[in-house]
Amino acid sequence: MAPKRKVAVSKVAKPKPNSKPESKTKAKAPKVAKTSTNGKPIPPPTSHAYKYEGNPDTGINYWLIKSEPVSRIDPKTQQDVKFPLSDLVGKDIEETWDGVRNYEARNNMVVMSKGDIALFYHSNCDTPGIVGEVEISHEAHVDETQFNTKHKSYDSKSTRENPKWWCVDVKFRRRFRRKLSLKELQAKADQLPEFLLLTRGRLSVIPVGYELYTKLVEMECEGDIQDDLDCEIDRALINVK
DNA sequence: GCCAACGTTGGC
DNA sequence: GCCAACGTTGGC
Repeated sequence: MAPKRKVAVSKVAKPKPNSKPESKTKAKAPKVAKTSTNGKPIPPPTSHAYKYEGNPDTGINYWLIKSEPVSRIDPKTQQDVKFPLSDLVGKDIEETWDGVRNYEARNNMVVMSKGDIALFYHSNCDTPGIVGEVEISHEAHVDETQFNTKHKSYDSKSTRENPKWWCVDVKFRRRFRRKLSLKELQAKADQLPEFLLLTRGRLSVIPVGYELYTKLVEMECEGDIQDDLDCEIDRALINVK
């Protein structure tokens, strides 16, 4: 396979922690959503994901995304937000990861490539932790929910010509042998440098370097196979097909 | 259910 | 551009 482009945008200055993507520190970056020659809006540029290097041999970049595996009714929409990893299993489903309304998380999605891998994290449950992996099956495209007045993620300030929000599609890749709980990850934090899950608790789309990813998979393989991952997923789905 | 952390909004 | 008020996330 030909090496894919690196996530790194080498000349991009390190953004301030709270900086918006439109920050003036990135003089060369394209402005948000100018319309390209083919009429499609261009996604905004991005994030400090450049710090996190992918696999140098395959060009694959690694990420972590969060989802809630337990039923919770969103008070605004009365909709259940529940989305366990098991919802992606077995039907060759692609799920559009839309509704993300945080600039840094969006910026991370914008630099994802098809074929990248994202760890799947269960949050807001008894034992939060990493339970599996999904693959990015479609690179960033405009998040339609921002135009839907009935959707909880509707954004009145966004326009078709100048969309603010972008999303990727994901599909199931594998379940972990066991859950890597947040507690365990915190306890082993010294082995997991630069892991934003531990330092930026509220960021829902997180870049993960290849080295870090490798360490996490090593940790996963240390323990026995576990059934309780906050959802039912067949043990046979541990390995990549 | 509580609340700390932190991102966003809007008045000035 | 500052910063107080507000809203949301997510661990506990």
